[in-house]
Amino acid sequence: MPSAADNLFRVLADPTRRAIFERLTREGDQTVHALTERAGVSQPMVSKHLSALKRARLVRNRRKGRETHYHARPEALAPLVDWMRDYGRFWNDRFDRLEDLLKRMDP
Amino acid sequence: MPSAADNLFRVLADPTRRAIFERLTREGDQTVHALTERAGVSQPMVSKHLSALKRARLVRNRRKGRETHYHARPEALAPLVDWMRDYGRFWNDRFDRLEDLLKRMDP
DNA sequence: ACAAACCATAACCGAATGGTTATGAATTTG
DNA sequence: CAAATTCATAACCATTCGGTTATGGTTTGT
Repeated sequence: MPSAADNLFRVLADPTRRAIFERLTREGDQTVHALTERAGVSQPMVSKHLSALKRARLVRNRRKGRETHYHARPEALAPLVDWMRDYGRFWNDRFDRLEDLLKRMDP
Repeated sequence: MPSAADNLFRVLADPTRRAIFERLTREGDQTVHALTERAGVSQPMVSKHLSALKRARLVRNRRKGRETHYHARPEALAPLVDWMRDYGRFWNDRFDRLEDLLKRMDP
């Protein structure tokens, strides 16, 4: 029973792949071509990384003619946020206070 | 220039290794022997995983006679928390509201 | 129609990585 | 002292994984 966080940690572990996701998150929709220009790796490798991100639901694509546009789906990070809450709360007072506040204002 | 989150993502990507960290976080101090009993892998492998966690500052150890006690250092997760804030805020209203509240009450 | 652009897939390669067993060092215990 | 316990390290193996080049399928442009 692989936890939901498993795939996310694994997929985001690679710097190149994570950089692609970060860029899609910050800059929005991008074609494979545009991503390749600044990825530092070949176009096939960019496609592979995008496939991995797609399997983890971290990105989505729509084809537009001959080009494929990818965009980030940061909601897919939810399991990681949960994990951070579970294991971050053991030390971070800020986290604790946030959790309390959250419960009080959003029951 | 590898980001601070790089090592953490990489180290936590392996399920066995992450499980060890989770257990140390939830259950506190543990010897290698105790960890091995429920790790599902051999004792040398547990030691290796602990070494990796130690390099990432996620655990610390103190020797007590012939046994080595390890304990979690969840503060080392801080760079991951920051990363989640940077890329989680793009979707999670709860996160945004919490961040705002935090700033207002903790200037 | 033809050439060029965009992308995905296949085939392949070397390095990194998770796993094992074997061994040795240090400490307790009988 | 001898035997057993605890742990780390070494040597080794199989697999995974990030990377490449080569290729082919669509779609656009001339």
